[in-house]
Amino acid sequence: MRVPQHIVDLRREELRRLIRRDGFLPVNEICKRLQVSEATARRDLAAVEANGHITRTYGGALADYNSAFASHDERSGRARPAKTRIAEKAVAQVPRTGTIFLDAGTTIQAAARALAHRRGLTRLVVVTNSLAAASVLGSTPGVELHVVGGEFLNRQAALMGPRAIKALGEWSFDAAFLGGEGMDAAGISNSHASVAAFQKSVLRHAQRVYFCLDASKLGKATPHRVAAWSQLTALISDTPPPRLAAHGISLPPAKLLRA
Amino acid sequence: MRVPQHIVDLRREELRRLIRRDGFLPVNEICKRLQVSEATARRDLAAVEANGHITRTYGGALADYNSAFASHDERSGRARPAKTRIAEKAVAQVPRTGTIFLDAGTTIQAAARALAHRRGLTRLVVVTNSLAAASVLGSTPGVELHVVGGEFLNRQAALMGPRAIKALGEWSFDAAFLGGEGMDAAGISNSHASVAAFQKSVLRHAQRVYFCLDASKLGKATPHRVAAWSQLTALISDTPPPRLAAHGISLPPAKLLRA
DNA sequence: AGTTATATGATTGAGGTCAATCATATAGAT
DNA sequence: ATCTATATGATTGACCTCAATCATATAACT
Repeated sequence: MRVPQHIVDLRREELRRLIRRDGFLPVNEICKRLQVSEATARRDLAAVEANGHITRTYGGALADYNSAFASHDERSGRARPAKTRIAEKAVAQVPRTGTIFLDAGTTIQAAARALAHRRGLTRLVVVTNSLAAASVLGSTPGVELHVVGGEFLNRQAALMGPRAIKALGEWSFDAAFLGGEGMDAAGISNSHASVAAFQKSVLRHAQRVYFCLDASKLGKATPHRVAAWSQLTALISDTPPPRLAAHGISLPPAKLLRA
Repeated sequence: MRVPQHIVDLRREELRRLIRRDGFLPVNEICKRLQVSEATARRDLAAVEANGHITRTYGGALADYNSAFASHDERSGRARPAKTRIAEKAVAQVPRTGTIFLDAGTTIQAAARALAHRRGLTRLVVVTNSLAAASVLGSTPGVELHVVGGEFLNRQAALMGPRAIKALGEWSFDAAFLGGEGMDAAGISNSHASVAAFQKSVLRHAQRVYFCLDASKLGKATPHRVAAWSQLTALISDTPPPRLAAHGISLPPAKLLRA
């Protein structure tokens, strides 16, 4: 018995939202909530997982944003994705002590996860506007965690806005680690105005600035400029210099940390 | 082959920490991380779950703090615990529009969960210092969510400290919903000085003040005073008036919302 | 109106998870 | 030194989850 495609899409969107809200849902609960059979629930889960945002577990599904647990690829022992390699490279730049800033975004969340696994931290102060990064680092020994307040933006799972920018004014960072949505000859950019405004503010308070972007962001010129290349201490990326050069990005070797 | 009891305890503490940090761990991953058999991992999970802080799922375990999913008792369809009833009573006091504050703590987290399920909210502004409450409410339609920044305190999973108190200064709340660790004839108290300081500050910015405490907090006089009974709009509790009276707490009917 | 595509629920067998049970080795108690 | 308690890993059978397959009904297409 076929159901209209737009009804299927709405149901799957509702599924994604339920998992996102509740953190974890078992399959039988999904059947109840969506009034579908187990077989349909499983197919819907497969479809939603393929689009990202949830992780399948045995018997249910987990909200990605609420979980630091490794993705399916990572669990399967496949080659670590670019984000994980970039994250590890970023964490290698983190001082054992001092004050750092962590941005929102999935690459920085991977960095938070890597940092949480690190041994030997001694009184590292971490400041973030990402709830996901905060969740991961909240119980890490040697880390004193601060969150800048602000308005919660759902899509980024981060705190932004004028209050967040104002809160930054109280800080000075030894190093800041940020993400972006695009990089081209002009520099780093983002698609959301208040994200870009916030990131620009972070740059003003940081001694060293690292941007972490994978190859998928290359050549994208999203509308809001965040940083020119001269403003970065280094770009941490999986993209080789020739490909960067093809997009007009020419960085001295010390300014590109290859992951 | 028996292992010293203190080694068992350390292993279980490590298990709790791993789950808390990663959000979700499957049993086979626990076996790898702790170097134990599946049978031991399952026994350890049972023990840690019994102490609270994690929720068993099929094939693994979930960090409670990262999950809004119902507890085992709730999933089992048993009588809803006091916390859930108190949470629902608290949510009934929430206006459809306006600005409210939500505290940290498990009862308020239950209220956040209940609020997330509510229909018909229209531009309710929610301000919180709890990462757990923020996670739950982040994608609720009709809710504009703000987090007050501050230093993250792990045990409470909340943001506290002078920066948090300062951030509160920018707000005025129609209603505030808070928890406590003790209630006696003198009022509401807490065991942690910075939590109490923060809560007192919240009271100064709120029109109506609701405290949500279950019977287990009755008679406990934890060291830091938060509020006298006169400062409350109402106490939301499962405790009947005679038991409150036995501890010197005498509230007019309008000041006690029984759950 | 007729044809094709596909979403659905039911069924099935394979595979995974689970707690109980047991033998063993060692911690803990005497 | 001896005895008791219990944590451990292996095993087992029950139970649960899973994807594939199929028949059906309807959406989508012509």
